[in-house]
Amino acid sequence: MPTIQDVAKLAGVSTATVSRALSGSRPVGAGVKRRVQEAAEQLGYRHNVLAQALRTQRSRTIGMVVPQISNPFFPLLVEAVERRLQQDGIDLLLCDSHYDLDVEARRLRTLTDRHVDGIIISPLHATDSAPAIRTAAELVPVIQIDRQVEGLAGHWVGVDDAVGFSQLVDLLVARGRRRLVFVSSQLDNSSARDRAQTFEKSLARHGLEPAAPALLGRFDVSWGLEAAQRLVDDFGDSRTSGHGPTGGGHGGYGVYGGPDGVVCGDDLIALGVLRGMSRAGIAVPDEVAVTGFDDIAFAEISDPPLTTMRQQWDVMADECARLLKQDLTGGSRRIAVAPLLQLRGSTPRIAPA
Amino acid sequence: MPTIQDVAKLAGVSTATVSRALSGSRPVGAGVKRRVQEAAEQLGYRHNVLAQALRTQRSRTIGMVVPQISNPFFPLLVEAVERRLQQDGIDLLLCDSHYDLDVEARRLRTLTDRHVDGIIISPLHATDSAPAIRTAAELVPVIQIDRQVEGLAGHWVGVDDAVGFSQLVDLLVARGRRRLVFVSSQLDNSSARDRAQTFEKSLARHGLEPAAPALLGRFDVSWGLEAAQRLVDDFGDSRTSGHGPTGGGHGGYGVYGGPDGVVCGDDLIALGVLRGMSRAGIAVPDEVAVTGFDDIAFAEISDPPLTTMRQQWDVMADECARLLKQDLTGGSRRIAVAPLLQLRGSTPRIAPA
DNA sequence: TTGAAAGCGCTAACAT
DNA sequence: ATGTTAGCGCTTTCAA
Repeated sequence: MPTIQDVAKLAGVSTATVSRALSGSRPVGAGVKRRVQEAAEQLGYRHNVLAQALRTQRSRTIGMVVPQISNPFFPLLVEAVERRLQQDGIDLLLCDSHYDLDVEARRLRTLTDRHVDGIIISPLHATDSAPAIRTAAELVPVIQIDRQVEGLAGHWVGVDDAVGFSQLVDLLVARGRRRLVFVSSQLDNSSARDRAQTFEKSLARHGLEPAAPALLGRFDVSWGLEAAQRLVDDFGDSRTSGHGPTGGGHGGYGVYGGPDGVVCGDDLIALGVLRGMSRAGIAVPDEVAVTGFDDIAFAEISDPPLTTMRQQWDVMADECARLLKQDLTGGSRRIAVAPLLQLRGSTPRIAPA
Repeated sequence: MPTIQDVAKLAGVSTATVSRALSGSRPVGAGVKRRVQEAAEQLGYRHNVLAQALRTQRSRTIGMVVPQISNPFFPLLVEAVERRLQQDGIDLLLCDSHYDLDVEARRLRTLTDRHVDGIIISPLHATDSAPAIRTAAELVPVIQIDRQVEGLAGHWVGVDDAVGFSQLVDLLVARGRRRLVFVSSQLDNSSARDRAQTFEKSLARHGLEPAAPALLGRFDVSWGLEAAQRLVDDFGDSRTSGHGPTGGGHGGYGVYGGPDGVVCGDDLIALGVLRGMSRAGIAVPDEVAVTGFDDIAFAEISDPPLTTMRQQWDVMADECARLLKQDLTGGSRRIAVAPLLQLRGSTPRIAPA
């Protein structure tokens, strides 16, 4: 591997000049510049990023920590961020915390050890993630994305849950639904908390109360399935007896007296609920409407397709990149991006007469 | 940030001794070792990975390039690899080539520029990805994963397509299906090519021919939807008229004379096909059986659930890690991991009488 | 077993 | 505008 020395020798200049000519950090004679470039070209010179990083204390790398990359929500985020950073010639060190606080803390350490220029993290816990993040934030700019920890004067970019969930509740109410229930993950992360709050507040605006206590489990499909089953069981629907793995048939419309609208904390849960209802033979949206959140790819092809809020990943990625380029000392930026309603078949089409 | 010098001073030894004591690269006096460790602890000393990398020419980082992280197949791979590398204290630089050859080549360059210790790549094109990979492979060990380029004496870890698809074909034939068709992506990548070949060979083993020419588009849901529509249209089914967005109802069983088994190149396509068939009112698996490949999370909750082949991500990740630790000079390792059949509702349950 | 010192490849003062 | 030189923080000969 040729070094800057080799280029300098071949071009007949000093290494400093080569550095300047190649990086453009200082003006350099036009002829010299060309000679240097030719020499570099000829030798197949490639910049040693490691040496540069050691010297400048900037690694042109940012670290990203997500709770679980195989949750289809996060790849959408990661993809948008990666694409955006690439535009600035910055690489992405991806870390998966596997929903484990220790792992999360360790990953933050390795990122700061590597002198990344910034960290984008979706903290897995609303309070317990705080210490590790605080420590990291003392060394390098940290942007929280999507989720955030409480009581930390940090920076955050995410979706506007308040806008999102009040729109969904308003929609269901406008379409005549009055018995709404909220199904989400445990309230151990900020997203779940914000969403649960907004749900209740929005209902209150309409003078309504939840039809049942919120069902809180995990952000995944199987929890949605289970929650649907519970709803059906709790409300003593006669059709629940036949919920075999092949689906419980469309026959025999008994009395379903449960909630007529299920607002889910994310699309994974909603897709599970949809499937659970279909297995129990309960018609969506006629008997029960279902809404999701995020608009992952599969929301479009469920049966019926899922009404949900689309997150604007690109906008969030832009905001993260912008923040990381700024001087972030002092204060804490909080950027909430409004999601967009995707009206599909899992909610009733028109208002009742 | 304290450096090794600070630790040396506090412990009253030389930097060399600190280095040895902390890394264990050479024996060090027991008492000295303890003193050094205490000093490091006390100062909150953290290793500067950049400096170490510059000196040792090893970065404890490996790069991974995938065609598109938002395709739910790849996160499963990335997650397994990331988890495995973490065990060895190695970090993952993730790159998304966005199905663009130029981007892929550029990403490979930045990875080699960063002196990663190895690269794991799923090449997006069966032939055109070769030059960039060859260049990278001259500088650093490269393992191809899942997909591979042709005519390159490189290393590869992936799924055993031959085993997988012949098992699927055998299954369908055993269940009485004779009119099979293959739906996949364009044959520009190795996976699609291998799978198409195996499909035809397996049919031939049973003395059969494809019921129709293979439908080749993209590895995504919308292509599956479109392919299903084409199959229905081409075979003049009377029910195709009513395929509105809300699903085409289960009424009116006309004559469906099309293929009775659709073997799909991956789960995304299969889920699209499933949905397309349901919209057209064609019963799965009674009228047409559908199989997928990969076993992504959503395969379990489609309606009906998808019969598919489960990939053993962890095994593949292990193999990659193992290969990267070996001396790979000379020869080319090719490791095919057999997938596991997941029998679900999209294929008929029992053999015909 | 330990220390002194060179140097990985680069950039940024500080000269000229 | 260009060159000289001193490191960034670490590891590793080489010598003791």
